[in-house]
Amino acid sequence: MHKMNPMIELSFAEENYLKAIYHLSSGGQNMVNTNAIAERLNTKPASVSDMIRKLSEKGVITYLKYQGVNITELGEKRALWVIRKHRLWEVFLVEKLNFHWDEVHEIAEQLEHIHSSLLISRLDEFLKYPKFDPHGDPIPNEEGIISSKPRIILSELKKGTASELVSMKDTGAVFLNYLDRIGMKIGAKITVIDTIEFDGSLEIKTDEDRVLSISKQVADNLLVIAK
Amino acid sequence: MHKMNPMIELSFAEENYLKAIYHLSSGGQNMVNTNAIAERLNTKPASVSDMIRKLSEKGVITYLKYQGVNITELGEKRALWVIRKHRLWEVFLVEKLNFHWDEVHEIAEQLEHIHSSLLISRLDEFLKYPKFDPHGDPIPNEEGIISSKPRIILSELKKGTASELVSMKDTGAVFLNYLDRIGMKIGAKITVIDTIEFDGSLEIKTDEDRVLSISKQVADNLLVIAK
DNA sequence: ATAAATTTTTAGATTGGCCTAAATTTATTT
DNA sequence: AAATAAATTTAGGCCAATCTAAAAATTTAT
Ligand SMILES: [Mn+2]
Ligand SMILES: [Mn+2]
Ligand SMILES: [Mn+2]
Ligand SMILES: [Mn+2]
Repeated sequence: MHKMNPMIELSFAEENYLKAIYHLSSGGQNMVNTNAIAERLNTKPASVSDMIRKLSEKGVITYLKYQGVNITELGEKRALWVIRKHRLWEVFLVEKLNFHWDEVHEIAEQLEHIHSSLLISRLDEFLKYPKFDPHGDPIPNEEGIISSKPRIILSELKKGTASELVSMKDTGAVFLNYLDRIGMKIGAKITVIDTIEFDGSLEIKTDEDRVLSISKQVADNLLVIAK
Repeated sequence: MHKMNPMIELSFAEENYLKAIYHLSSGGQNMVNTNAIAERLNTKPASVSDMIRKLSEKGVITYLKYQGVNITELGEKRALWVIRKHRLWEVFLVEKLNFHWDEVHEIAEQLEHIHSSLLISRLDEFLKYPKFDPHGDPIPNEEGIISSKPRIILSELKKGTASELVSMKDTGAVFLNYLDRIGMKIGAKITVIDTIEFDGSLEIKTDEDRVLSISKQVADNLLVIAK
């Protein structure tokens, strides 16, 4: 059955602030400062000050003047709801409409604000309940719970441990093209064979026991889940 | 290949006004008056006066004070583009996400404002280039051309002419439930056998030579295309 | 043709979301 | 512990989209 969702009214702008604050606080852990929010949203610190006053009145964040912002339970729930919608739409665009993973973000930024929880549960069903979006980021469930193992950057993976590629930090076209070229894609199995002291580059073994060498810079942008 | 679409910037509100004006003018034919727009959009005439000034400055409508509004070529094109998006999304919701036709309008009202012509051409392809939306309304093509035969109300169909049910005027749940009950749905073949003078009711023959009688009120709400 | 009713526009206010410039608070140097 | 720098808030303003109340134009009725 479908769940009633007595959501607080938030504008597009407010939802975007909340999402930015959620991400900047690494999921509600650290405090977030005004300038960081302004930079992330391409606005001015003065606008942020205005908005965080409003958001704290609505109970989705708390803040002490000059001390920074913390997201509340309610706010985190809402941020995760928006993130869920964003990522499900991204899956739809890639899986059903044949978009490439580097083309979907802007459209998902719009679609994430469509209001209808029934729509999203139907979309989730249609997509067969995906756990990750096309960039490897986990999709929160209806309760806003992310039930996937933590992702780590490949350069921090212990030598010899098998892992699966789930996400990239750099999602620019240049990097993604390079990955395409070396045949590296989401879901690839990766084991680190050796680490080269000199430049931090890695020797890795991938899917069909293919061995290749990647630079530290590349390894720093690949997110894996240890198996 | 994908077509460049150098669209004028319009807000959600402006797009909704334009769509209302298009519909109220029956596709750009008659002039539209301020009060009608206000009523349709649940706003006040004063707000409409403001907005039509702005829209005429943007070149999507023309108007003379106190005389009413006419939509321009540019405005009609844009209205049809929004209508195209609305109806394609409605098809998606019904065909792919298993919504019922009477549940999709509100969601499509939101989705119709998503900006991306690539998204819409991909969606169109995914849906196999549908010609009608779930309510039987025709879907304009990328150029804004509606290439389907005119729809007429069943009570105006000549006796003996075969037709196909393509749309309902009343899309309320009560009426749609009634149609479900008498087994009448989009695509049904209908021929008028006889018209009863007394109350305007019709004897009609439907798909498998089933004969039934419907009131004038029902016939006035069924839109058909003569074959 | 005047009066009355209706429609439409203008005037003035409000709210949301943004801005710049200036003031204030906190953090970092010296 | 001052002085300086950086971050943050406040003050004041702008634009979009709405509203109510009042004025003006048009239409309809007498
Ligand atoms: Mn994204
Ligand atoms: Mn993503
Ligand atoms: Mn609709
Ligand atoms: Mn429709």
